[in-house]
Amino acid sequence: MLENYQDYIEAAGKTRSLKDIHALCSDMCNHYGFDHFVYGARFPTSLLNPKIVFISGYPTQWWERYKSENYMRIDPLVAHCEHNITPIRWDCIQRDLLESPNISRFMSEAVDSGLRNGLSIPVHTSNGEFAMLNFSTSDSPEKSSDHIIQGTPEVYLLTNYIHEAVTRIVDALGEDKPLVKLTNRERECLLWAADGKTAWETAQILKVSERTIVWHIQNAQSKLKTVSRQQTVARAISRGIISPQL
Amino acid sequence: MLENYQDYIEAAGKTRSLKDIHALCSDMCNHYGFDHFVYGARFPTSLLNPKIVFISGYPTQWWERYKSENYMRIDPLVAHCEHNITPIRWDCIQRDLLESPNISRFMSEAVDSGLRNGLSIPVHTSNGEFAMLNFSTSDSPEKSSDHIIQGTPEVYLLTNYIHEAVTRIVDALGEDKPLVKLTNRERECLLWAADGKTAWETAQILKVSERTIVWHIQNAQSKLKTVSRQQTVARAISRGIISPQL
DNA sequence: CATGCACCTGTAAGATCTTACAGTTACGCC
DNA sequence: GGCGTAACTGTAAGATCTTACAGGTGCATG
Repeated sequence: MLENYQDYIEAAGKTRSLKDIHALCSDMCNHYGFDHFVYGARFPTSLLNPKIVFISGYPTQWWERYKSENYMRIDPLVAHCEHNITPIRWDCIQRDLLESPNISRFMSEAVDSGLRNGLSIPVHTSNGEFAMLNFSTSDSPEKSSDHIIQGTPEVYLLTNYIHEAVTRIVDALGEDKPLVKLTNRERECLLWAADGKTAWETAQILKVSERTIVWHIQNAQSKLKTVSRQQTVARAISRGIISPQL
Repeated sequence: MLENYQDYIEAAGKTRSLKDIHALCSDMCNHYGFDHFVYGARFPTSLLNPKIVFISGYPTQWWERYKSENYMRIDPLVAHCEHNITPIRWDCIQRDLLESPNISRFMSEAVDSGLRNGLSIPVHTSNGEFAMLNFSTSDSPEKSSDHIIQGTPEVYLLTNYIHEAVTRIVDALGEDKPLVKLTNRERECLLWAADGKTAWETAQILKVSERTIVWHIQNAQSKLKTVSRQQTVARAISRGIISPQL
């Protein structure tokens, strides 16, 4: 077991496979006094079919049930993490959410599987990736809260390093498909298009012919494998290829 | 000065103005052994004219110079934070960056203004907001590094709570312009459009007439105050109104 | 100096989007 | 029952995008 949080950061930098990540999370789990963990990430390869990666250190039975029942869609922790940047301790979930029969059933099933309390940590990146890391304990909230509170800052920071490592590994794995690289002009044209300019207007702005604008956008389109300008703009934004100007 | 990180979280939740945030950051600055701070946030109201908010606790002279020279565009800390999720200690900046004459001039000017070392922390949210919080010290890297390392986890966590508070405050201030709310159908149509479907194709998918799809997207367009479908899709994505499906 | 790359330009037919016109149905709420 | 809202539908002219054709310039790199 590693000593302090810097050791974990260093270890995260050295991971080379998702298996390494699993081992690292298990280690963290022990170090910070949790029983189980599960990590999930969503990469915005496309809006409708994003790439999903899970690394589970949950009890197999519960995790299988979670997946097969699609509990992701009702899990209040997922809902929190999807729209927030702050961590959430499980015993802090809004009471009103628990009044929904679906959700309270889900939560009591989790308790039955030995997940009584825990900590969920969201990650959001500049290029639209979303990830969350959950740590759970079988201790009661009364018994575990203080302990969780104490470890939260380090666990929160480390979660971000872990996601960074996962991104690096996933990118390396998927190097069969070369990563898309747009030229300056292509990005520039897309930026204006995303701002509502027609090809003719963008041509005036950049002082070139309309045909050239069309040509650049088409190149971007074929690089991004999209079929319309709308999808091209959408994909460029959701992958962080074009983003707000400073 | 507050005692521990939870007090700061609680205090962040109680802030009601940017002035409160300034006071809170100043307090944190002392508590974690820094001299100055500056916070900046970019809200994706539009790609080309995003809303920018600064809260400066930097020496006035340096901050004025920073703004008037547009140092934001060359600041390697900004560059790091824009594309990363992990904090960065100033003495850890890549050597090769410092070989650029612009950047090394910038860094030495900062040192002359009493900013010798520091910590920069990025924030990225699910709806495309970007923020960063810098803390600086006039101590040399040798003298300050250990101290910074020790405080990083808490400062990192608190930065996210501070950004959350700023968002809340900014939203409340700008309540003159009502927030945009799309209907389910409108989001659904935009999602398919962003996935490259034409109005006719989306009509087949949703089993309604093509005219209805056009109508929904037009409504979304007028709500978002956009002038083309490309811009509508762009704005919906960059504001997080439509996002990848779980 | 050949090769690749970024950048640039023109024409034209057909598909798609944009905007204008003018409506109907269903539902919840006061 | 009146009111607001979401959802739905049709036609048509003109603007814009998409795709196909066929080309030229300048610069860096090996």
